[in-house]
Amino acid sequence: MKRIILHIDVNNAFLSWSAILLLHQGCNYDLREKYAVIGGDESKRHGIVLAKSPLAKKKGIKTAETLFSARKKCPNLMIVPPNYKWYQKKSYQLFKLLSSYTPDIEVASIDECYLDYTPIKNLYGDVLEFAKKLQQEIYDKLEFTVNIGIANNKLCAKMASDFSKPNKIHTLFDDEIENKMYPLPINDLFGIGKKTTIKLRNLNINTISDLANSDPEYLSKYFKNQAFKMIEWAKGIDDSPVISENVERKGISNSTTLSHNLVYKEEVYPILEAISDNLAIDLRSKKKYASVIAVTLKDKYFRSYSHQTKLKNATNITSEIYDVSKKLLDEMWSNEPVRLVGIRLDNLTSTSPHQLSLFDSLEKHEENKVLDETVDKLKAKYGSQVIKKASLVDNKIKKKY
DNA sequence: TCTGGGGTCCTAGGACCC
DNA sequence: TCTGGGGTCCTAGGACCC
Repeated sequence: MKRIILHIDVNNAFLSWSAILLLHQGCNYDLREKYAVIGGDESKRHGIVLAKSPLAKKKGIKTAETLFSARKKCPNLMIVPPNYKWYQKKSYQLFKLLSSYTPDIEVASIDECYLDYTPIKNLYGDVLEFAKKLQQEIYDKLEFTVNIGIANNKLCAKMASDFSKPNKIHTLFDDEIENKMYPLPINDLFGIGKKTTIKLRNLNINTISDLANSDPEYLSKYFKNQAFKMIEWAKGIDDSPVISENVERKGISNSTTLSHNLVYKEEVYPILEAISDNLAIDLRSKKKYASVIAVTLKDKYFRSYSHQTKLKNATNITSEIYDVSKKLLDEMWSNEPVRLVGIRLDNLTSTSPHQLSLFDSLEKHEENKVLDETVDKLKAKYGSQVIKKASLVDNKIKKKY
């Protein structure tokens, strides 16, 4: 039996949500009707487009391009800073509303999710009618529009919700794939990014149809195992299930682009410490432990470097994470100025099998644990500024060059 | 004042073991 | 003196997504 899957995607999420907040605050215009983008702070080198209005899109402005370049395309562009707390709130409201219809919802990101309609279609009837009602209800109650894609699997639902925007509903059932999906350019296919597009075009594979009809053996010469998957995607084949339960995070990370490049590794230490603390607090709040720690740097040419190590004992203690990060940094330090510093924690587990042989280090471990618990309690009591910690540290570092 | 931040998955190569 | 090969774990880096 064929499944029926919906993909629900908020139109211009950050921009719509900021527009709503502004209206609530008494603003006399709707950001969605202006030449406007949500963008980061350029003085902190966070200056990229996070979301754009339809008019800004018409000017050729793209998500993730620099504000510098966006402004060139549209000199009167309004640039509004993001408000992540508000976005979290709107996101939560959306998923809560959807949950009133079914628990079979997979949250894919802050502004999109999949909904398995198969088990509830006898309850709510024709899926297209259901989608229309849902779209209207979201607008009435939450004040923003969504696109809905309807298909027999997640991949096609996702492709369908992307067809034309905003406030649209599209279907891409199995028997529509050849008509609706095959003619699209190869870079429209989910999973095919910039690099792969270039390689495929070089092989004269330009449309999804071209890819769907290519010879797997031939293609695997260029893309290895990835080739077989790409061809399946192009054919609109996908049997991955809608996973509703809160999937366990595989890892967590925190990174910050510095307001100016750092030249000495001693300047990087306090940033690493702040990031370690952010991450450790996050781990502890989730009652998790990490056993892989990775430090990432980005240089002035935007090249990334990383070093990682696996711990004998998983940890969520700030000082332990910091000590390891510091070692990794020392190890990879090459006297090149860095623009970004980040830490990623992987192999998360729910238990820490602490089997230390030396009593003194075990004592040290217990000491640190007590220290962290105390700090956590204080922060819970007095409110925390932890999110901004790394950038606060960054701001304190005086510009030297 | 040109280029964020948080994720997932994959691959290649080296180490190590049997 | 020639010097296997499979399996698994680990690390570094790349591609992609929102």
